[in-house]
Amino acid sequence: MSNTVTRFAPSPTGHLHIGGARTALFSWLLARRNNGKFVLRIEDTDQQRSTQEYTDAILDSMKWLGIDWDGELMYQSKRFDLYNTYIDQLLETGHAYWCDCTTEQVDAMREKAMLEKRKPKYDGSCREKNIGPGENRVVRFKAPLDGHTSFNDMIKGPIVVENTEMDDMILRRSDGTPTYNLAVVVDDHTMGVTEVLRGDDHVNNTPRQILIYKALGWDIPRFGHVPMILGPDKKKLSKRHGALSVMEYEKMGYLPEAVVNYLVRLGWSHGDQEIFSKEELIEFFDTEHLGNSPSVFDTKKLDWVNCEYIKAKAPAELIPGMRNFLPEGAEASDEYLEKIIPLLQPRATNYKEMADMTDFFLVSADKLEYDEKSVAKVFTPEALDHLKELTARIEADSEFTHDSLEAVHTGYLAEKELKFKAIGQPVRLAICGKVQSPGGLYDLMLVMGKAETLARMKRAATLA
RNA sequence: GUCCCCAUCGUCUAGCCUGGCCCAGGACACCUGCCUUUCACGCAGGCGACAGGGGUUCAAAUCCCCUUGGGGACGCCA
Repeated sequence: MSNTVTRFAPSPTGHLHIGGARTALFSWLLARRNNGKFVLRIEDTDQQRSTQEYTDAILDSMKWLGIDWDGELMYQSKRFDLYNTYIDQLLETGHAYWCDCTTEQVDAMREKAMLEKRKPKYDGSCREKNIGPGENRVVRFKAPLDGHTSFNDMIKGPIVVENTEMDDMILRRSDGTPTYNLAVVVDDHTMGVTEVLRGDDHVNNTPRQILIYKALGWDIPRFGHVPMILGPDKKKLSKRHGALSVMEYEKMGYLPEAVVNYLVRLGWSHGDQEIFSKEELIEFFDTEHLGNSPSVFDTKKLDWVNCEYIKAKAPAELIPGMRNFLPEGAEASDEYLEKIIPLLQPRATNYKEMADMTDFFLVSADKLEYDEKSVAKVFTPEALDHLKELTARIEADSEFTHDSLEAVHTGYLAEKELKFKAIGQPVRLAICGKVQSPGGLYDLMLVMGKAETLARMKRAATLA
């Protein structure tokens, strides 16, 4: 076990979205790759917006993706005492001060700054007031007024920010609760986090947090900021672009491995390789090959990756996933599904499609629905004659194998001097109820079995 | 507005750090053909990019500068 410790720190104010899932994946991979620890922390200091339901949903999504974490799940809401200890320490060492400015006053300062074409900041008017605690007062960090703060981003390289760009951020709200920046620093330090991998939207927070680390006299971890995921219009991915949460992809019938593969490959590369097993991901992952520009989420490619996984799986492995999408009360034994699935694998994009393509297999001959238009068009008198004759010959075929069925059909065709076209559609329609279905004719028959095949063909003959 | 970040095919990307092997490679998508009993799979091929402009250099996708474009952040949210 190395000393690498990474973390993922979602705030339970919504479902786990694909952007968050990807950063979680990167952090997890970095830890696993280095034989280190990956810890999970729930950032619920905003007690108004955080809910246990979302925490549970996030955890479910993590588990679905196969991202496991080490040690106890941590809740920031249970550590307020700890945060307050350090805020007090900052107060005592002169790195923080009490402030009684009202929200209105601060807003006015910001507006004024904007008008003067400066960055909107708190102007530090309470810095030297030396007021103590009191009703409606907050604790602010006393940021340095000169110099600069820099760090070497694992993804973006060196980043330097002038200290004058940062204002005196609030550490403790007037209701006594700690704010994000303070809590994050205390947590990452006390949890022994060595590399912080997080979303790009936190780059601006990093110098502020570094300032807190320094004020507390703590070692500073390495930081890496993962670029955003964009929608097709190159805007930050949002609900109007469609599915956002990991859960939705589960509901659409994607395989978790495929989602993981696609997400990791979005923004990270290992030469030309596209498909990675979990083991390969862990073996190859590195921060050097994380891209530093935002990437557009491409559903088409996700679909392709998902197809690759479906094709690569043993049929039996797909049964449980597919069952979730089978209609209520559908009767299908594992044995039957295992025979059907190979026909679906080269054709289906996801579990849902697999289930949809299976419909005609799961009803008995007398309940099979026939597509009316196709019946009218395909079941001509000649076609029905062929069907009846074929039915008799199949019935007489004691072998009922792919080869024997082929012999039956081609033999009949040769006798009558017909092309396959003459029987292709009629037979398919007879046994599937539609002219388009997955699988070759003989494969279809073999999957259904002789009795069912004959029953369907006989019923079809009575239709027109 | 201010600050930070980013910029290779439509999209994901390799290459960039350690210039020449790159008139730029792979994948998705798209198009064409082959295979074929539907639909697919598969196979073969095609289309298609170094944002623009200056430098540095014998040589630049690779290094430097500017412009343009895009994104993010500026909260008693995280």
